[in-house]
Amino acid sequence: MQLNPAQQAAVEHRGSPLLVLAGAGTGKTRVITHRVAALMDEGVPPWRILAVTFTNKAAAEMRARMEKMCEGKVDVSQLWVGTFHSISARILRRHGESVGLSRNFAIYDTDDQTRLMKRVFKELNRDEDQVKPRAILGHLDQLKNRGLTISQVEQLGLEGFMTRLVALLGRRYEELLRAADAADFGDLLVLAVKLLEKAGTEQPRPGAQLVDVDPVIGLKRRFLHVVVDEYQDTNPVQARLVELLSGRAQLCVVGDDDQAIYGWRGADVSQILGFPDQRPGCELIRLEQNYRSTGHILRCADAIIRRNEGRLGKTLWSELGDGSLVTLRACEDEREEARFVVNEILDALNEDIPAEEIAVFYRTHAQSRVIEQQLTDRGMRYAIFGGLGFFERKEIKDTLAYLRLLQNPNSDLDFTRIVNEPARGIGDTTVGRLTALAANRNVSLLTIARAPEEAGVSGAAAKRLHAFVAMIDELAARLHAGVPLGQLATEVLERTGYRDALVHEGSDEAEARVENLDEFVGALTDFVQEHPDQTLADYLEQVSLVADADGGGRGEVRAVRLMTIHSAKGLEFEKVILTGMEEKVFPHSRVIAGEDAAREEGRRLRPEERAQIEEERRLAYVAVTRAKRQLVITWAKRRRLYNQEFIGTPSRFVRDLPPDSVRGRVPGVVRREAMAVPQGLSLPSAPPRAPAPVRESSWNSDIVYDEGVAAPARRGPAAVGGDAPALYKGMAVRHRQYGEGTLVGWDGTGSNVKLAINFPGVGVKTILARFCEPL
DNA sequence: GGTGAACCTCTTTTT
DNA sequence: GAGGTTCACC
Repeated sequence: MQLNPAQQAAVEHRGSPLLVLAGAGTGKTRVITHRVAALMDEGVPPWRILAVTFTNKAAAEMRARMEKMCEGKVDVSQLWVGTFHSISARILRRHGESVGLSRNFAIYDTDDQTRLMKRVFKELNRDEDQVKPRAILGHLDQLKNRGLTISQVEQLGLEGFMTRLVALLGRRYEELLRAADAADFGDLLVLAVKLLEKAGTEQPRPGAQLVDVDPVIGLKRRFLHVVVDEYQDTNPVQARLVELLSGRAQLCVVGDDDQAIYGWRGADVSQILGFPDQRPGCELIRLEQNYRSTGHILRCADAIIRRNEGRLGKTLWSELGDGSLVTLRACEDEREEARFVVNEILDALNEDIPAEEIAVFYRTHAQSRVIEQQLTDRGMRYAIFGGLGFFERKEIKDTLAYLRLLQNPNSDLDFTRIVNEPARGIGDTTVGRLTALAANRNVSLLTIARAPEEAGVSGAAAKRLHAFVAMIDELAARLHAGVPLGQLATEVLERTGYRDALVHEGSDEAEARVENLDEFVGALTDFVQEHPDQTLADYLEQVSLVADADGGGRGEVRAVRLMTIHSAKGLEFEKVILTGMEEKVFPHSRVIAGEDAAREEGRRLRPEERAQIEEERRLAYVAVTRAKRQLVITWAKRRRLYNQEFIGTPSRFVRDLPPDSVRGRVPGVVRREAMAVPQGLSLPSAPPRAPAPVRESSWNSDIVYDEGVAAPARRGPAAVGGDAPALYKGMAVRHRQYGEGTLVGWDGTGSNVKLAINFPGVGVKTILARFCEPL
């Protein structure tokens, strides 16, 4: 296929910065690969080209495509292709000494971070009930995303409980990280930036030779071309990193403001919006011809995204024709939804759509369970993207912790993780004593464990510790003797008794874990074979940066894909089934809460609240534009989620769909949001009925549906007449004695429903529903 | 002092 | 439904 004129221009532009605004499905990846290939054709050495992607998956795909394109002509392995994090890690591995990291530093994932922060809480005597360790880490990460250090925040003099707490705990957390020779995800970016910024600031000594020049300076001058994908999702540090690495380079960024979905992670859309203005001579090229989706799908996408304000604006068009209508389906509950999803999958398979071209999307991981269950029941294979990956399983993390500890004796976190795993009689009290002395002397736990008596550990516990240390030393000696990694892992699992402990447990679960361990050893062996020159540190890095386990080729290739919409970014499928399209599921309740609060307080939305809702809308846009030929959208009138029953109203995004492009009636105006209903409240499976007239004095008058879509909550407490009360917080209610009040909650079932009502001047009263009437 | 069983809470999205 | 925490028992 030929490139279209806009794509061609983006491939060929040289000389000044370039922004490619690429709508969904407009051939963005093609442009990037062609551009890089063209550069190499022109004689730019591959090692002087840097391509940054957002996910490892995208990086791998790009590399693969490039290899295919340049077969034999150029050594593609010389290209720098990777995510921001992997590129930073690579730089720090080589030059990280000056920012306090050795060659073998560890990368801590979210789980490691939490464990470390919990330790800080304990050490500084902080109560986890007031502020959660994760919350502190969240704030800390936001700082890092913006490129701020704790000292800078303190200098800003931002007073406030949270700021002070973050500073206090964060500082100690960082100290412990450095002491353990480790970096978290945020550090990778921040430290790489710090390293690059520092380089070249010191005046060269008189008479310095070329060999004395800081190699990091070379890195800043190295690249002649830098291409950044998904630029709309970069945060300020990432943008800074790009800046620093393209000192000499021509910079080309590619992205789509309508697909910015990582604001919550510190990404800043204004960076792509403002890109041309900040760079003189910057060229802007729009890609608007969509090659992916058929007309009805595109129209649905446009109907959703056009309601956002503050976008650069693009109109996608396609030559693929209208295609089939988008299916919209109202389901009774999440189980029926799951059954429907499976039937849709079967239909697609019968139409000879390959399984891996069928995807099921949901807003949150929690929604996947019901669908997985249904797929399993019907004997269908599926592959989950994201979520708890292979490398996040306990047994794998434990094994990795052993390996990391062998590699890096300072890694206290790994020490505490496995010192009593499997149980070997070294409990909390003992570890507590070690930790106290270790903190006091500022040495590692393993060091203290060598002489536990000094920490006040005696008798049996001390003996066990000696044995443990001896075992670790032995294994570490094996590592340094150059035993192949697969072999080393096997020895670790044998020698530590980890494997035996699982085997003896005998449960199905334990058996599965043993299988996972075998698989892990196998993967490690494969890795060594494929990359004979790489070390354990290299392997560990790869593992910690690859979030999902799809790269392992572990069988599930020909399977239906299940994933959150976030992980669907950048992918495309013949058939997409978008589930859970209800208010409070999608858009997520956390976001709607802002709207509710604003309504209650009678004020307009704050900018950040509005921004969150617009981000959800962009997420919906991303979901819809993943579909090539078939799109199915489902919502459930009832849903059990988080062990709670919800009544569902169709998502606003569903209501925005153009009726002419949809099979199945698009729900009409819904003026009240979905709400949680206490378990046990009987909910209807009544056939669709004509909607109740608006503002009729009946409990559900606030929900109006078009004919053809069943209204939820038709039946309810018998006492209130034929029609059911659709209860919602904030609802106006009258009581004979207390007068008018607002509903704040309810409890009970049937005719025993009790309402909690707030009466002005009286306070909250609990009253049986039948003594109240809706207003 | 350590271990296991019963109870409790908390649920967005990812490198 | 999973993870953590508390408690009672070895």
